[in-house]
Amino acid sequence: MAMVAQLHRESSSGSINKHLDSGKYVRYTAEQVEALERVYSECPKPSSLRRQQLIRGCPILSNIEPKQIKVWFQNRRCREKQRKESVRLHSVNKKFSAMNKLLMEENDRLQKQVSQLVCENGYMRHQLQSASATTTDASCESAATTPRHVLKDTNNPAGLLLIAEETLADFLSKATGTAVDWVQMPGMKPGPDSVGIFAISKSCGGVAARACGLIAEILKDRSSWFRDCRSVEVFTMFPAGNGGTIELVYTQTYAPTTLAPARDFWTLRYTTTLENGSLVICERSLSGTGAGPSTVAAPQFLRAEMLPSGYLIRPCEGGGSIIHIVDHLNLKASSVPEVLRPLYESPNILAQKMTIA
DNA sequence: GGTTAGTAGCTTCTCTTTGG
DNA sequence: CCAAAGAGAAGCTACTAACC
Repeated sequence: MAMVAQLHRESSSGSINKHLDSGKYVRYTAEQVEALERVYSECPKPSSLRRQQLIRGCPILSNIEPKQIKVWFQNRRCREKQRKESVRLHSVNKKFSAMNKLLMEENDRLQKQVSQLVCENGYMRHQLQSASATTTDASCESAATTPRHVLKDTNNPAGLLLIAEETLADFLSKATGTAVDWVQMPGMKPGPDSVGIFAISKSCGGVAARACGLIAEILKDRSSWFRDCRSVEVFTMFPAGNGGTIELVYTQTYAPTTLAPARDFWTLRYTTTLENGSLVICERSLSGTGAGPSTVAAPQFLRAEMLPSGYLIRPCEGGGSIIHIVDHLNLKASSVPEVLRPLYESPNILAQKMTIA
């Protein structure tokens, strides 16, 4: 091996390799490689004739066997192919690395978001638990002195719970034990998603459970509950001349998290009652946010002001339930199912708002 | 169909370089 | 100094195309 290395050093210094036969392994000199590279750059696949011409025409290659020349070109093509593949893979690798970096960043961002939401959730649970305990104690000690409207603060989970409990108790006291078919409200579109649909469960045995579940669901999923809340105020109203009325309605939605007013719009609403008792409501939305009279700040939207009798709960196809909240819509008590008359006879009547839990 | 030359792909062997 | 890795020359096998 030492001898071969010495031979290589000799040939590297410029002398012609005269000892091909004395060692199996040889290294071609820089000059030889340069000559071969020149030919390769012009023709990577020289014919047998071209290779023979190369040996004859280039003295520094004359001591190399034709077979060796052939092998050199063969290996040279193989090396180039490997280098190109290596470059290609390197490029692909760079692209994937960049993509991976982006995905890692996105993952990191989402992880932080999850952590924040978990933290918020824990905080709200804690608030809810502590507020419930406070409410329970307070209701025993100071129910006579604390006004109900203070306890029923919708911004307070305890107040929300109180509203839900009252709603449930009131609803069950009126609905339990009565079996009626699902009834569609006159003048309203059918279907579980239609605002204003008025119905009550036929299978009363499960009403309590479903109602309890729904209220729990509302309390649990407070943000989505609030997201669907909106304040509706009749800004002005005048008679339409045929017994109906035209109202200018101001609607304001609320940001689920902050409960700050998020979006407002104006609507013209025409309402009339036909002779057969059907209620006709036509609405026309005015152009977007800020249209209509100079925008006025809506009064704070307090669901606590809605009386318990204003809630109606029913299960929804495919799971969940629908809750209807009472609004001011007076109908003749005789035109509604008997089970619901107590609700209708209340000054606070029927469904303008719903949410699905 | 058999022979020959050439090629691709893979492996082996040897030398050189590099890092501890 | 030495082991490991890299680079290059050569060997081997399978396959294809041209030729007789």
